[in-house]
Amino acid sequence: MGATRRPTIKTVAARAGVGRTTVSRVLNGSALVSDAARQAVQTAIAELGYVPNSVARSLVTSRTDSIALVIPESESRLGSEPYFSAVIRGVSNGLAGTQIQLLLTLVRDQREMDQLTRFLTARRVDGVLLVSVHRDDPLPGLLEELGLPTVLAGRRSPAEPLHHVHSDNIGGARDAVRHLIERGRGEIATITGPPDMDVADSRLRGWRDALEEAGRESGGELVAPADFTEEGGRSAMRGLLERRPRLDAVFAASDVMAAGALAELRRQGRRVPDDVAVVGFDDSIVARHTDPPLTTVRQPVEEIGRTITELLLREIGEPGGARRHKVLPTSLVVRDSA
Amino acid sequence: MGATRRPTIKTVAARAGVGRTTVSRVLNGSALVSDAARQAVQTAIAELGYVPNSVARSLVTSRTDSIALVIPESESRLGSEPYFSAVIRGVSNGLAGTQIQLLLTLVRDQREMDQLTRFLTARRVDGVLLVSVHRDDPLPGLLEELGLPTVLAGRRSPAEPLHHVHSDNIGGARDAVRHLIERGRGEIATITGPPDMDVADSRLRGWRDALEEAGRESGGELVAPADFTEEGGRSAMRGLLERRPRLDAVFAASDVMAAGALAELRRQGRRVPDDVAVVGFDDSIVARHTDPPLTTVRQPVEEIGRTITELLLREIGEPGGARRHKVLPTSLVVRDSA
DNA sequence: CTCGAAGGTGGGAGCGTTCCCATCAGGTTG
DNA sequence: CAACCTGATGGGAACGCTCCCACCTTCGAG
Repeated sequence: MGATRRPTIKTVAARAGVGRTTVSRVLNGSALVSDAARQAVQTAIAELGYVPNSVARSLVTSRTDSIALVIPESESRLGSEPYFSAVIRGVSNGLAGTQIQLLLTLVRDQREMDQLTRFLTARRVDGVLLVSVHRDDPLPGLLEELGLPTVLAGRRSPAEPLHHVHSDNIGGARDAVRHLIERGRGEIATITGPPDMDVADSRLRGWRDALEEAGRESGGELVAPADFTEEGGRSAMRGLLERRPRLDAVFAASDVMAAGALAELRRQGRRVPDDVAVVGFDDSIVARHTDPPLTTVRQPVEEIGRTITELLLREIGEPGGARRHKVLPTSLVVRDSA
Repeated sequence: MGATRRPTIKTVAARAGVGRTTVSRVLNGSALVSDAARQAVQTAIAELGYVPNSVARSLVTSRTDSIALVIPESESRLGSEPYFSAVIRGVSNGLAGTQIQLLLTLVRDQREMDQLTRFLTARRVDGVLLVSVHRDDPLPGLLEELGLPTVLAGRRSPAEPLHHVHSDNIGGARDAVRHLIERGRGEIATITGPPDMDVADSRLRGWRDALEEAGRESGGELVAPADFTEEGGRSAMRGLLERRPRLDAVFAASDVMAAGALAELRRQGRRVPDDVAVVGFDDSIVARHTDPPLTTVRQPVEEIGRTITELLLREIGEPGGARRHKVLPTSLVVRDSA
């Protein structure tokens, strides 16, 4: 009747004619095993097709060999935002060559947040990667309190105390706006992301820096807040055109918003780049397909994913190190919209 | 010294003045507990902030409360393909309300495949979702052998024996081509996906069906195989134009390939849709942003993700049921390219 | 009043590991 | 030659839970 149970360490020990401990030592690469014993054990493992039960191992070591990637985002973004896919790919790359598994946790509402809290409190993972953090996100604080190794992609504020990695948002935005200035644009507006995110702040800051260093206007009328969505970009553009009908350039803090802006400009009969130049941010796949193709700031999203993973693995390996912090360079990709 | 350990079921039992078993019963919602005992236990749990150790639970129940989503894909696709993000979102939706965790496994090479095999053999998950299966994928067979609950998004062939869900690829393609015929197009070519994938087959089949029912040519010269990438679409288009310079319509089996085709058409000075009409498949984000916006077949990718998850949960709940199989409807989204 | 069923309860065993010790052989030292 | 180290080994205990089974009530039926 009963299917033959999977072999355990005991089965292997019996077959190899050694004790459990010796098998365990071989499994974990301990040096205190004679060659003869090691051989016998390895043969037995191969013959039995033995695979260690990692749950049992976890119970005693209290390591799980898994990390969580937490994406606390309203549904609308993952999917429309290629950003997350790229991060995931990078994380997966960073994990290649380890035995560590990736848990993906999308947090959409308070219920899921509570569930995640319990999950993390129970230490079901060895570490956490946090993406797209908002200024008053409760999660980083919780993780700090739990003492669970954590690395952020992005930061809550410039004073972020946790390990984190982000791209040079200020520099990237500055380059974009300098480019517009060099091309002779006079009135350069910006469409920003949600004000409770540091990315949005930083890109706005870069816009402002570039304008100020050139002695240009960088007043509030030229700033239209949106929310990183296409529809947001569209209506921000509409607002800008109402307030400042003579503007001739826009820096949007994301490609998706830039795409929305392009749509609105077309609807109002403004030619891009002839009448209005547009620059985006991200160099996501949409940038290559807009009409006209979008000039944008490339950020190495996949590399961000890889880097946060590397930092996390290091922190898990030897906890309590100094705060690690990396800024990855951006680069301007010039296409036809500016 | 030592930080206070996390409370265990014993701690809770002691505090509530009951036995371990009673606490376990409350935790698992057993009916055989008096109200008084249940109260006491719940109070103790709340006061101690007790969270059950699911590793210990797994060890004894040999359930893991997690499933794996396996994406066996060369790097190039995830990220450029919004398809996977949408599936992930759907899966995550399907899991909402359960305690089940999602493990994401990207399989890029043989080493990662071996690792996954060991992982699955060790039954570290309760079930597996498999996406983007190829005709001679070894994984489905392995899973069948292991008796691990499995649901496929897509199928290896029309005779797929495992549970699976896919969209109506044949019908969708047929609708697309019918649309082109109705619009008066005469020579309708197609760019197909990799020939070892049933999706590609089915969409080709739909193209052929529609042409045949209209008594049109559906010969091999009008078929250009590609690989679901933009570059593939581009060079397939180039080949088609060489062989059949007078073609006036193309059905591409994915939006990304359609985007490549559009680029090549533009490069060669052909106007879309005036000279050549183009229809894609997927209705992914790129479709809205191509120049001109792409007429395409919408498939409910997120719903596919949700549905495979639901089927998997059902199979995990009561294994060994009849083969479950669902076909989800597609719909034509008419934009400007056709 | 006795008996059995049924509800409520708790202790022991076991899940498959790792880790701490105790043990033991075989040398080396004074 | 006794005392001691050093490398190799294995058994017991523990990790925190669930499940089996035995027990102890209580209550209704005969």
